[in-house]
Amino acid sequence: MTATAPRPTLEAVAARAGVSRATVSRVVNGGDGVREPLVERVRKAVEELGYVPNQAARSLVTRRHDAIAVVVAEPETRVFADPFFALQLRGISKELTAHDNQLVLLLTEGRDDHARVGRYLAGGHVDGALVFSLHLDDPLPELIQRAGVPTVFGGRPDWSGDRRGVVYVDSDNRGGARDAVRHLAGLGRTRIAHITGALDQTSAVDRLDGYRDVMVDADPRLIVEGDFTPAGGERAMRELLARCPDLDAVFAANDLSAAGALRVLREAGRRVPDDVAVVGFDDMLPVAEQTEPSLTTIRQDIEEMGRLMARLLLRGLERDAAELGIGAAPSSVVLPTTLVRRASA
Amino acid sequence: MTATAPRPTLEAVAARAGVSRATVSRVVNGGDGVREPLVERVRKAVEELGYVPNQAARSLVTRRHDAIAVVVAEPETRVFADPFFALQLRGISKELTAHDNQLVLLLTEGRDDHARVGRYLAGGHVDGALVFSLHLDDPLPELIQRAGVPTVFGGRPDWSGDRRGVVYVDSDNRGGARDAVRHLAGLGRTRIAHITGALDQTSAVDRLDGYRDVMVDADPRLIVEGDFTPAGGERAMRELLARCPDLDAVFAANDLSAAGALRVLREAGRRVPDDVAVVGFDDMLPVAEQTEPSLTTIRQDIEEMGRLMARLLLRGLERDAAELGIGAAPSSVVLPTTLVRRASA
DNA sequence: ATGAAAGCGCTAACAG
DNA sequence: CTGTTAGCGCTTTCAT
Repeated sequence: MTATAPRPTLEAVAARAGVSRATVSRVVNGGDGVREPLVERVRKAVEELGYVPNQAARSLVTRRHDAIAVVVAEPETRVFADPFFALQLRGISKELTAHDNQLVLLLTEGRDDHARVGRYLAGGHVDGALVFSLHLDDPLPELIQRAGVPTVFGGRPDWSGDRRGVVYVDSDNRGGARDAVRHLAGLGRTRIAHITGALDQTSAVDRLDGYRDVMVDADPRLIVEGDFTPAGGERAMRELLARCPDLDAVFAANDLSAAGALRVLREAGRRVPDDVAVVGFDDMLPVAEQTEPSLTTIRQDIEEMGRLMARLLLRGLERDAAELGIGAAPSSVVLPTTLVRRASA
Repeated sequence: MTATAPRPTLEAVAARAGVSRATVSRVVNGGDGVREPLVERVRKAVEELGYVPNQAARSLVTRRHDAIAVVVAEPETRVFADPFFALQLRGISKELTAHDNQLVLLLTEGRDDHARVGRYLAGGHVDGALVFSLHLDDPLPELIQRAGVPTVFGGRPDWSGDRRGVVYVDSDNRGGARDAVRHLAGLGRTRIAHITGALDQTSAVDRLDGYRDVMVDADPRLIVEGDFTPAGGERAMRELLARCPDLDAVFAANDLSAAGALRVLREAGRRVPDDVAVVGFDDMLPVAEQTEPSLTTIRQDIEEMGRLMARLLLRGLERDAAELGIGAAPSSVVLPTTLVRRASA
């Protein structure tokens, strides 16, 4: 907790190097159009004084902040139950760092915070935003749209409003789900059940759609709603066992609910994978590797999703700056998933 | 990805309200010393124009940013394996939000990033920093000390340098470890083993010390080094079983390694808790509740740690601002832990 | 290629 | 109590 010392200004550097402020500014910003000897002198002065530009002063004139906001809505939900969030952030951080941008984190706890976030975004404190809106009825996307901040969404947002220009990055939830179910089918299973995720999130809906793509005329009783939690998985599994004692496979919407299902199956005396094969989704290591038996699941590259979101946003900002119509506005990306085979299926 | 519109300035609000910029500024910043009718007029103008202060301009003169940096060193390690990080952040975020401060997240990937972080911190972009330095030999604390930014550390930093004024928030790792071991002893166990964490982190060292506090003259073979991972836990457990087949309890430095140990015990045909009782540390829900049997462990209030760090820092900043000697500089805090009893011990 | 000068939007003395 | 004024540190025309 030490106090902070006064820092040297451009003026000071200029004086020391015997040039004008303008010249120092040029050098600091890349040094184009300044003759080598001067560049050298200025660099030296900067070094000696330990000069660091004052970002506030710079932003005031450039109207750029080299900062982007990461908005995470309602963390209580999924975000804090798994490393998802952290990995995503890591990817984002890496990309932003590579482009000298700062990451301003905005966590919201329920509706009360939306106004705050809206105000902040509208306040022009950041150049853009990366938004994770988990729930279908989330008003945040609208809010942000109105704030007029360039934005990339994490996960396909469910949006009743104008979709033009909405950019998002998502995993191929539907395709991944199809792969999971096909894998099960390939194992010779025919009574394949599905434990859904919380259906107010697009990822859960998409995974359910993927399941249906393969199980076109599945017994509707084979589908039970879960909520992405282990407890939900247990509940759903019990329900399934009661409804369809003859099931021979389960595709759970995520690893956490698969873990719950596994526990119930064991209690019920069903052997996995012999009697019932189980596939999860996410490949959340601490869970998938720890279950008994270890979990076959669908992996998504979370970190890459984060990186991509940042890349897309930054690219969009450059384009904005250049005011070019060419190079087209960035468009949404859906990342592939892969099946990771372990012991459960 | 929409473009951002030009925003109204203080000037514009002043014009609309028919007052001077200074008056508007006063109103915007609390409105002390401005007569009610004027306050009202200005508020209305602000509302109508949708005015939001330009933070850059404000910072330029006040030299405050109302932003603090959260520095997380080397995320690959522990941070991304569990919800620790996310919870900590949530606590920090809540506290900062309550005081209208922004959270700037700085993630570092190895040494190369240290210079960048040092530069940023020294650059006076934030009013203070919250730093998580996990490893004993981390040069980051030194760097930050030099940058002269008010800082609070998460977890006791191992610091060879000047300790004066170093403020940190930590869990009572040592006390928690003692509780864990005493609990085991209370169960009548006498051959209590310890799987340590990565001993380049103070938390691991402190937990080991706690174990030793109780097992004053323990068989040294009962202590095996782990690394906080499930794989490390497995390895350590195998080693322990080979060395001391007669052990009747294990205290693992965290839940993840306890999970690994549990698996090895099961493979070895040892019943838990009948043959061997097991206690973990952290109470990391997705793990502790999922193990077979569920894990008895030491809980730390992670979110509260985060909140407290932020509170301490902000308090220190206020004090700095007030330049008061009274109210003493904030000092470190060690939070209590609690034993959570489940099935494993 | 370099320098001089004019602000960016805001706060903080200082007058009145 | 309210308005006037002088910058905060930087970038950016515009001259030279």
